[in-house]
Amino acid sequence: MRPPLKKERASTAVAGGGASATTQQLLKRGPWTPAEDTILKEYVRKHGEGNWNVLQKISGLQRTGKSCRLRWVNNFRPNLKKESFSPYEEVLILLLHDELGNKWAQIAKHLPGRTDNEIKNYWNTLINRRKRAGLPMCPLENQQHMPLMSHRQEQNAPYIAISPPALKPSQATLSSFPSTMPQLSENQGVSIRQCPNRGNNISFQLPYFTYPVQNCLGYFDLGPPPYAVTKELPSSQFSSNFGDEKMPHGSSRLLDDLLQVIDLYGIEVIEETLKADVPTLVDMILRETTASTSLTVLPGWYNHSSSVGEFLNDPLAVITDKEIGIDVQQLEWMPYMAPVEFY
DNA sequence: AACACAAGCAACCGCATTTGT
DNA sequence: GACAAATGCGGTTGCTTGTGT
Repeated sequence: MRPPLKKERASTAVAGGGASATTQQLLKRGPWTPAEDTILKEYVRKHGEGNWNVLQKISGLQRTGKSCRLRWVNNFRPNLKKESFSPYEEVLILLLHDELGNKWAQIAKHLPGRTDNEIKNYWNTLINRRKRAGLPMCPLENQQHMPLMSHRQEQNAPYIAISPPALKPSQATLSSFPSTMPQLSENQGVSIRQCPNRGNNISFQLPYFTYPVQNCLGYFDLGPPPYAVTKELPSSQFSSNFGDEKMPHGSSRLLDDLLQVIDLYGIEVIEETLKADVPTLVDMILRETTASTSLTVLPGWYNHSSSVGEFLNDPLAVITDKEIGIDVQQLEWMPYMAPVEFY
């Protein structure tokens, strides 16, 4: 049996959010009924989103326009994800919050299918959990905090290192399209180590993925991974404004941010906050972003394989996208393509 | 089984911003 | 430009559900 409502949630309400106070009516509050949902969905199907106050007038639905909009946005908007947050999304929320603060709507733009409300709820739950555990209120708080972007400008960017050397891409051979989905290799984990000749920057030894890759010649096999690569994260070279909707929060940027917060707060703080060790976090990011991204090998890769090979065999070499013969979008994926094992 | 508490979540409120007249 | 209405956002509330005793 439902407990009595403490508040008069099912009583009168003034049409809020700028609606006329003179049009005070009997409007329903509280949980929506299936019948109300049907009316709402039917309205949107016929008239599209927006004009929420009109909905109330023409359908007779006794809800404020604001309430209708909220119900639609949080429950019926197309492509909404219903499942709980993935570990990847949890990491993303933490990093985005560190960058943006309580800008839930902006954070939600980086998580397709998620609403600002559920992200906010998730965050508040996280905070409450920490409060109960006697930990700092904000996961990345209690440290000398500065925004990541300004922090980034004051330091050398972290580097990703992939090792050891192996075959050159020129040894690639054509093969048929594999039926398997990308998978993380079993025989090489992720580890953290100091990057040689890079001061105090942290670097990761990345796992590699098996993934079908296609170029203009068809699907092909680059041979066993990985190559020796020590290079700057592409996101450091081509970082975008975080709030720019047009730029997705790619794995390179995400890894970059993870490195930054580790650098700022220490590995222990990050691992405690996310209840996962850093190698696992990197694993999550790579799995998620690699699996959700169409990796296509660019003609430039194949045609410039000799220069790529020279670069890959020289861990101290600094190479630009121009030298390597690929465009920026391709370079964005280079570190993750390099250790890929192709069928 | 009954109760208490915690956790998750949906929905509301107030304010800010945008849009229309 | 001024005003009102509509929309969007973030903080908060309180209901529902799950779990432990």
